[in-house]
Amino acid sequence: MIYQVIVDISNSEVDRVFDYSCPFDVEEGSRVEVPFGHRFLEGVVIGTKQSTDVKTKDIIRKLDDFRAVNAEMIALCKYMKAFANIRFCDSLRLCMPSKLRGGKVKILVRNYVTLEADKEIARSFVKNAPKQLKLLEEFPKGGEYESVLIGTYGQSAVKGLIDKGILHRENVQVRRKPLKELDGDTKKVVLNDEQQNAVKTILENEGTTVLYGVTGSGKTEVYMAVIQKVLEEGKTAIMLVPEISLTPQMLGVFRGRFGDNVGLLHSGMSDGERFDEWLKILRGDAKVVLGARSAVFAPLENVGVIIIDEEHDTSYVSDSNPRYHTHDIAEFRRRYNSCRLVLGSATPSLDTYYKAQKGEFKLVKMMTRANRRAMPIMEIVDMRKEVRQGNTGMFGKRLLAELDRTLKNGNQAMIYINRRGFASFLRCKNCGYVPKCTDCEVSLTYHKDENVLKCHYCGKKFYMLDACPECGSDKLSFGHIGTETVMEEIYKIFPQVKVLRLDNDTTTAKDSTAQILSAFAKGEAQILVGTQMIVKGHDFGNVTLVGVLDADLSLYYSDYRSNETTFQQITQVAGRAGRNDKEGSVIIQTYNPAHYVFRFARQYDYEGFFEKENNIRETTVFPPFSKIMRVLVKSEKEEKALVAARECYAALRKIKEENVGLFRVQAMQAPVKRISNEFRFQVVIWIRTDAEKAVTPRVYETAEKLNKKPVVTFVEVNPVNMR
DNA sequence: AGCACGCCGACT
DNA sequence: GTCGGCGTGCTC
Repeated sequence: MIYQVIVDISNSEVDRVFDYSCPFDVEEGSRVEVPFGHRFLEGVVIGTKQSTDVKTKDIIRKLDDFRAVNAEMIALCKYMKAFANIRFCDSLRLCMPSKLRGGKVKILVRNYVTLEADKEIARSFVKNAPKQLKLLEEFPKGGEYESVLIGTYGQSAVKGLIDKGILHRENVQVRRKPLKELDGDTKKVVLNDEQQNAVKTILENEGTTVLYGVTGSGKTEVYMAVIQKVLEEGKTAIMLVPEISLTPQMLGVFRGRFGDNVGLLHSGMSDGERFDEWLKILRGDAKVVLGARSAVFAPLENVGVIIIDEEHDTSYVSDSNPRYHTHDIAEFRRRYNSCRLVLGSATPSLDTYYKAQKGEFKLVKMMTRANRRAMPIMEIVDMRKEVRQGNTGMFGKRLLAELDRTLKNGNQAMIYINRRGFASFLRCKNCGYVPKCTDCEVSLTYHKDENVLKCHYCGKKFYMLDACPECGSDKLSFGHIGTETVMEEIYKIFPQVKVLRLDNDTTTAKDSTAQILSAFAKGEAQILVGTQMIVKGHDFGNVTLVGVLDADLSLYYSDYRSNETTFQQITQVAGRAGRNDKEGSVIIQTYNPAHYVFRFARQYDYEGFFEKENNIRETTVFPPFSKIMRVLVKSEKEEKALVAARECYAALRKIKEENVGLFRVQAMQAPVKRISNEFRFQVVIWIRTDAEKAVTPRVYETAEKLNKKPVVTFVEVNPVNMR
């Protein structure tokens, strides 16, 4: 038998099958140690065959007593290689806990002690040994870890009883259970008609279902009912949530409903816990997996449903290598298992909703909030007027008045600062004008070194403005503010109030996010100031006011999805106001109040927004009406990178001329042209969606050919946050 | 990824 | 003469 092995080296040169012989049997999917060149490596057997043309070496040994990767995962890795150009080695790494490699994590084994003999009889054997007698009297039912007994009764007492054969000691596996205190919450909710309909639709659709449910419509209850049913069918379930909303409450609810059947996979766990949870899932001891993005690779067999909650969330697209889209992996597993896939959101991504409208996905709606309460009233405040009236501060009059009222009533407020990345766009403070690319309808980015405005998609350059072309004002700004400045401003106006802030800078430590949020939930502060991070997660019953500063800021992010993400953020943050029985209000401050994003968001009109935005994408031919790919070419040697980028451009240009569906090619310096001493260029291409399957591999191939020596290339699909 | 191999310049 | 720089190629 010849074994086909992928070695654990992430390099495109060796990312292929190597044939090995072996004197003993090895199962496909096992991790093994193999001789490779002049050294020994870890690898995974991904297949077998009868013979080979090359002269083989023997596999040294099996590394684990379990099969680390199942047949589905091997198929998935092949798919990812073909369709997303992800190396076998890298996708295999995604399928197992990282510390498994190199044997850095092991099954935890401890000595467990049980009482073998009858207590009465045992007592007669213990004389003149008060410690041993005491131990015997107090011995817990079932048993106890040896280390615990030694801790209270001493080494000799325990040893003495074991030697007499009264106590029995054996090795047992200990499972490191994450957040083990969170088990309760078994309350079951009666589903309303909409929810029941959603459950029924999802279960009956052997395909992908989009669950569009307004905030507070009770999507989680629907998920739970679906999972319950799937378990009754004898199948398993994967529940994915954005990293940030994987709160202890969520886990508590799941454990409450599904008990020890729940496996948890997310980044906040220790290596040991993660390994144990993974192994529990692999061995079939957990039928429900709850986790963030990476949990889509959970080693479950016989999957009955995959649920992606808040499916529009950007955390489902990995932004570092290997770059994969969780939706694609979930879709693969749906097909492989012929099971259901649920994409749930109050603001589905354009891509998802478009597919639902076309009939590719099934659509279910839940339009009423479970508590029958209307969404809070949203007010749009025109900050240009404030500027003209001489108020150049960050708070408008309306927001200040509402803050005052909220604090006087003893309620809480949240101030959301819209700040994404390093916003270096230009905006007229007088009329709100922001310059955009004439070809792409994407906001231009200011580049200080050249003193020009640039489009990150097509590379076109525009003269820097010194006055607004719309109104002639010279009050142009690159405005962006941080949580700290906002806090200071609040203290100036309300010196007696306690304010907490939450952003990426304050939350370096792991659970300090949770700490700040729970402090706010307990009412230790009246105002919470924060960025993205306050949008999701906790429910705060006392929050009656949500203020959004610079709401239009994210519209100018140089990204074709900026309108969509702005709408999603506003809708979500608005849903934070007035959760329980208290009426809430939302104040949105913007320099661009007439923008349709605000018009639709204020009415909570997702479908209206979808129609409008979808039309724009259609006319500008951006996704979902095309697929954008970006080839990044970088090198420490500027000349080499430039040559490679030119070659890449020429090759892609040629494909364009073939008229096979690649209809636009743009080459340029990357928006950030030098990062850590590497010069960067990029080629951005647009592909017709119907030609995607044919053209995509050719783009990867083109990029891969240029990926050698001092030049590194990589490809991104529908890039966001281009740098 | 590593590391051997091999072909040129600078030097004890 | 030879030490060592790094470009090139190979690993079942």
